[in-house]
Amino acid sequence: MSAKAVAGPSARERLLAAANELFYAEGVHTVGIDRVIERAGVAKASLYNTFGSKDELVRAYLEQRHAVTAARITRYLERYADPRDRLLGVFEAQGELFAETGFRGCAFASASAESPGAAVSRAADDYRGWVRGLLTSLAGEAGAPDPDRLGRQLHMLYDGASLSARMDRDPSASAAARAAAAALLDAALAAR
Amino acid sequence: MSAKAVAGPSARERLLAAANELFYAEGVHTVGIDRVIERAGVAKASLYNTFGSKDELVRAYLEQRHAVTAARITRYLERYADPRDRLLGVFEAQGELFAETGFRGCAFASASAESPGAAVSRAADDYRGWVRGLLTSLAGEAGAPDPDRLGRQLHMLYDGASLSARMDRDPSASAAARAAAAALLDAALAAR
DNA sequence: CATTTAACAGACAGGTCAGTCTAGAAAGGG
DNA sequence: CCCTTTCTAGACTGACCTGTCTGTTAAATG
Repeated sequence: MSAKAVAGPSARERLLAAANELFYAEGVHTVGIDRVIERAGVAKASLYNTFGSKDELVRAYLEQRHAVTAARITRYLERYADPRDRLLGVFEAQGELFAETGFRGCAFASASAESPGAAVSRAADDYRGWVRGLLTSLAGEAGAPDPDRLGRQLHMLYDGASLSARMDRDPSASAAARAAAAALLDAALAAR
Repeated sequence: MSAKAVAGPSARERLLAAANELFYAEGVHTVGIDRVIERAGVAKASLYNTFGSKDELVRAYLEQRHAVTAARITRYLERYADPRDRLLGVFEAQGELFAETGFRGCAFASASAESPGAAVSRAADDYRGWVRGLLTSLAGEAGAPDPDRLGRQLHMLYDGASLSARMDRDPSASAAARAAAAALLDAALAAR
């Protein structure tokens, strides 16, 4: 046990890394268990001892993705102090994600379209709740009179930009979304 | 041949109807050929004589969906003459779709997440091009100084509303998107 | 050194899928 | 009355999938 910590990544970590690469690149339904364990260099029995089922592995993959994405956006926003900059910074952080090689859209939207089970739905709801909460609180800090309303609209822009980046193969969608977000914020502030 | 016209829907029509119901409700990857022919009341050989492969059936399903959706939105917009009303009417028409029982999000976004093949991509590109063109031309007619830019932003709202209606199970997303679209249009007109 | 634990490789079962093929039924035309 | 065409029913192949099970190996512990 203690040796595992110094002997490199554990089986669980290798499985999650392999699942992340394969599931995100090719889809949770397309990629079979055999490909995951082959890339992880792990026996099939180890996967089932660790996660119990493919559904649970998918859930763990999405949860990890949620944590990594949230940490990344939070970290990006640290560079700004002004509430308005922080709100618009969400779309800049999105642009960084879009520009990465291997970007394939929102993992939660894709996974829920591929295999709409309870496990995936719960993970997706968690992620979407976090994004919505972030945008709503930023809208409030920026002075919007109805933060829930603006947060919801910004969330739509956020999702729409992600979809456009994937389906139109256009990473600059985040810049257009950022401009639209600025216009929506200004309109909300003017109506105050 | 002539008898078929009076003897009810053809095998092709029944297959397309069954494909539309099953593929949209459960996903193109989840639903197998056997379920489609069973619902259509058609032999498997007839399907392969008519469409050649499942991929081609999926393509035909998406093309039909494109035509039906486009006709429906176009028809909805006929009630308005004012360019601004027509632009916002797109989101009202979307709201009608969201409110239907069995609404499950954008068929093209789901299909392309499920099976990202060339046939699906082409059908999705066609559909997205149509939506983008509609919103852009309506933005121009409404007086926006940069119709391409506004059309693109409205397209993101359109996609984001559809995603929210599906994943958040919230049909009222179209109303929020309509309000955001109005704000974006007003901002564009004010900057003129 | 002995024992226990965990990971390994891989065969296997049970099911589903796309697509092909055979054979029979129905129906219109000469 | 036969013939051609088209449809139907369904068996079948080969591939792939998830999940289980059987051994084997390696390492850590007492």
